[in-house]
Amino acid sequence: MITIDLKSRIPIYEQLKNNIIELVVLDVFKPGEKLPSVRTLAAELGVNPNTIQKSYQDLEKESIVYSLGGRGTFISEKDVIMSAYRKNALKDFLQSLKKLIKSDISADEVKRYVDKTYAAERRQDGGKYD
Amino acid sequence: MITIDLKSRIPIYEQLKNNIIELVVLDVFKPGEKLPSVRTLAAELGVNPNTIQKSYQDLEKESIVYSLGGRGTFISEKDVIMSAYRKNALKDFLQSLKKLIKSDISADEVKRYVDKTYAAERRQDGGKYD
Amino acid sequence: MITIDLKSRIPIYEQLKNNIIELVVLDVFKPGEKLPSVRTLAAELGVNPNTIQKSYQDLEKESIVYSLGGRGTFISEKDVIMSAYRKNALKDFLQSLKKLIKSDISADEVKRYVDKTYAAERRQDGGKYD
Amino acid sequence: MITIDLKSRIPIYEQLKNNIIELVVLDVFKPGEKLPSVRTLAAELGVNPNTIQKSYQDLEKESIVYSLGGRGTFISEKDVIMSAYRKNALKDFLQSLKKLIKSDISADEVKRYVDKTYAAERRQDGGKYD
DNA sequence: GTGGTCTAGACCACG
DNA sequence: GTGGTCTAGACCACG
Repeated sequence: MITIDLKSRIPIYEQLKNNIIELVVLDVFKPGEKLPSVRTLAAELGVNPNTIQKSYQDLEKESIVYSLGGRGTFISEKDVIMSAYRKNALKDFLQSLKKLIKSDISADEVKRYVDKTYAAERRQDGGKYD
Repeated sequence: MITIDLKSRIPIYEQLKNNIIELVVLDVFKPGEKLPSVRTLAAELGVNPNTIQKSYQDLEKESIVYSLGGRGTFISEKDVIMSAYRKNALKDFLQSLKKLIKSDISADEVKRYVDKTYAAERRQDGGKYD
Repeated sequence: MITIDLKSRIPIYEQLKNNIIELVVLDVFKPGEKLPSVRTLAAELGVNPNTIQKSYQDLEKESIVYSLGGRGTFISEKDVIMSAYRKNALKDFLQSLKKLIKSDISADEVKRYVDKTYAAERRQDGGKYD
Repeated sequence: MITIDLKSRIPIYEQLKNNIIELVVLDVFKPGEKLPSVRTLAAELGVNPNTIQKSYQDLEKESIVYSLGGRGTFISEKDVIMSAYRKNALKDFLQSLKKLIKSDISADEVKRYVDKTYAAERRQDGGKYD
């Protein structure tokens, strides 16, 4: 379910964070659900437990998860997560859009890219439920 | 003209690179124009000449500028720069768009954001020629 | 394994780059293999770590190696390296051949040089497996 | 007749040297012929007289030209120049050929490149005498 | 321990 | 004066 790319330039702990957030957004992880323990996940992914720990701590600081001493780490309410996720995606989206505009691309061309991407993502989603 | 933020987590040499590329895209730096010398810019920005050197050499490897030892560093042809810039912006744009789509935003809402951003950028451009 | 000539007019970091590429071409370094760490190699060769760093970063930009911060620097897939290497060797070959042709050497004589060099290189290879 | 590329990474004084040697090899400059004076050539090419001076001095050291105090600089005997030129081209040729062989290219393929280059150079030569 | 960034400062070739 | 290379040495994030 959770996978990481050891060869990526993105730090493992950050891949892990993004991965977990994405799984909540896609309704794979449900609010209140218990995450695998630090040790379990570390063994499963073959990474240092400290790395998992750092991810969980970061996620807790961002209110994506909450930990109950001794009982584990759990997914928070979805609306909190969704709004954080969307806010972040939107920030990146607008920033890259502004750069794109500076390169003299037309609004129509940008919208064509939007349509094409929606079509492609829809196709992929369909595949998932075959 | 060129400014850097010493407190940013983005390395100085990368800020510098982005800064210079943007100034070319915005036609502030013209092809063939000489950039400030490594030492001059280092003194101006209060950073080490090696840091400027690294920026210039990186930009040269990316064909954004060309350096002539003993003569200076100069802006390359604009089409090379523009296509590299747009390719990069487009990659970021599509990546953030995909994340946005996962958060169940509608294509129409995305397009409204596109229109709003175009309007805002146009306003800014208009300001430049007042 | 890796050696440099401090007296050469070829910069140390470039000697190092050529050295590493050659060792991959000759199958001494295998894809995925970890290179010596920046500090280790610096100590071994008696040069500054920054010089090794520059080599490794250059090689990474050319997709010869990939560096994972905190983990090390590793050899990339061989096909990428081979094609870059051959493309470069071929460019030099054709350039020197054109100069040779200007000196009125005959195609037959050039081909004799080719045969002689192949024979000599084969002998050297044979020697390796004695 | 003599041209230089200010944008090239090759130092101007070296371009100049290669240029003059090539013109002798191609029989454009004849042995005993007087080269343009340092000042004249500097004015013509728009470069610093020191740069021309350095080229001429280097060429004299390599016995490509000889200078008669106060009267000018003259082309040496052609056989000296030819053998130096060919020796140099041959060294580069063999070196790049060895690299090419390491990339597992076949002797036949190398010879095909030789034939193709001869054909192309002959075509160019033909054009010159139209 | 590993690579990545940066400062301070030296010396070089080229023009 | 200009870019290019290099040493010495510091501090950082990541694992």
